[in-house]
Amino acid sequence: MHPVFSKQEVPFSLDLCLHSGQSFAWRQHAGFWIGNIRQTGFVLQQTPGVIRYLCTGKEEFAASALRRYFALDEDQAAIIRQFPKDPFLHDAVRFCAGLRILHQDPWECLAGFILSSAKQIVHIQQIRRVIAERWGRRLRLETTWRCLSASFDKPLTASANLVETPIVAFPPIYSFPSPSILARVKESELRACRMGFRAPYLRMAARAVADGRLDFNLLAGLSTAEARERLMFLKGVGQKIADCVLLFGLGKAEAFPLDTWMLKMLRRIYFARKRRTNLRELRDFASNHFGAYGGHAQQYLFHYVRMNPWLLDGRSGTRKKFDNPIDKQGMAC
DNA sequence: CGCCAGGCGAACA
DNA sequence: TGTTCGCATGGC
Repeated sequence: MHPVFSKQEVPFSLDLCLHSGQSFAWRQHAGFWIGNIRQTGFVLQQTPGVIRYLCTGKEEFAASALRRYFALDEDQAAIIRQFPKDPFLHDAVRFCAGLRILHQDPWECLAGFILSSAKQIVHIQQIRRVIAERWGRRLRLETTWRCLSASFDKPLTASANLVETPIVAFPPIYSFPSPSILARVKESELRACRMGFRAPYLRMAARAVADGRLDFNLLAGLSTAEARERLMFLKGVGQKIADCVLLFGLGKAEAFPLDTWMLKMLRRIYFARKRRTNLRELRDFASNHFGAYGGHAQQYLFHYVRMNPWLLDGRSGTRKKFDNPIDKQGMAC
């Protein structure tokens, strides 16, 4: 059985959301998360019951951007109830209580995951930051701290001056450049950002989006399979990257990105008896077993095994229990 | 130094 | 249809 959370009890964890490899736009600085959501820059900190933040621009706009980006108004408990009854997934959900699938900008998401192939997450973040600093827009923060309740069923009660204001200097924040801007950048200039063989892929993707050959609004209305097929027309975008864009950028909850971690996990935990398994078999299993919210399940599993890599050491998955280290900071929604 | 990193595409059997 | 290898770069 899965942990049963009532709608009000499902925790939310900023750290888990931003630390689980979904977005490469955020970094930690002096205990704060710094990054952007589209053209709005943010400094974020979670305290019990609320997210407090600095932002650029209008407070109402920023608050609703946060609620959307972090899926604060969605019923995560209902999603978890749709998961298959599976002991390993159960442990992952317990370990990652407070994790959510972010609603990212599709273009930023596509660009980020094109950069991700055969790279470690820290390095992807570094490359992304160089691109943003070079071709993005400087986003200047307002100086007033805002406060956002993460409760369900409450109106947007964002209010200023409710919390004492920390005096910290933050590094500058830049937006990620639009497709039309990156489409005009020369490949050699992209390579200068140390992205290597990914440079032509990123440039071609930018051109496709800028030209309207790839239209995210159109994709969002297609079935997952059709949208995936169109994304995979792009050079440098295979099924894994396409699934990341479908899941993190286009709200396709069934998309299940099969990366090296997930492949190893499926072989070691779910196919422990079989000596050989081919890719096709693993793909079919993942989409059938994890179901309509497979992408959410995948994100719990991904973070769980990445934080506990020894789980995948043995030939078969030995059942272990964990205490969720963030339980105490997690706030009820 | 060697090995690997939230892969992909081309070249093979 | 199903594997193997090169690709840039940095961290360990």
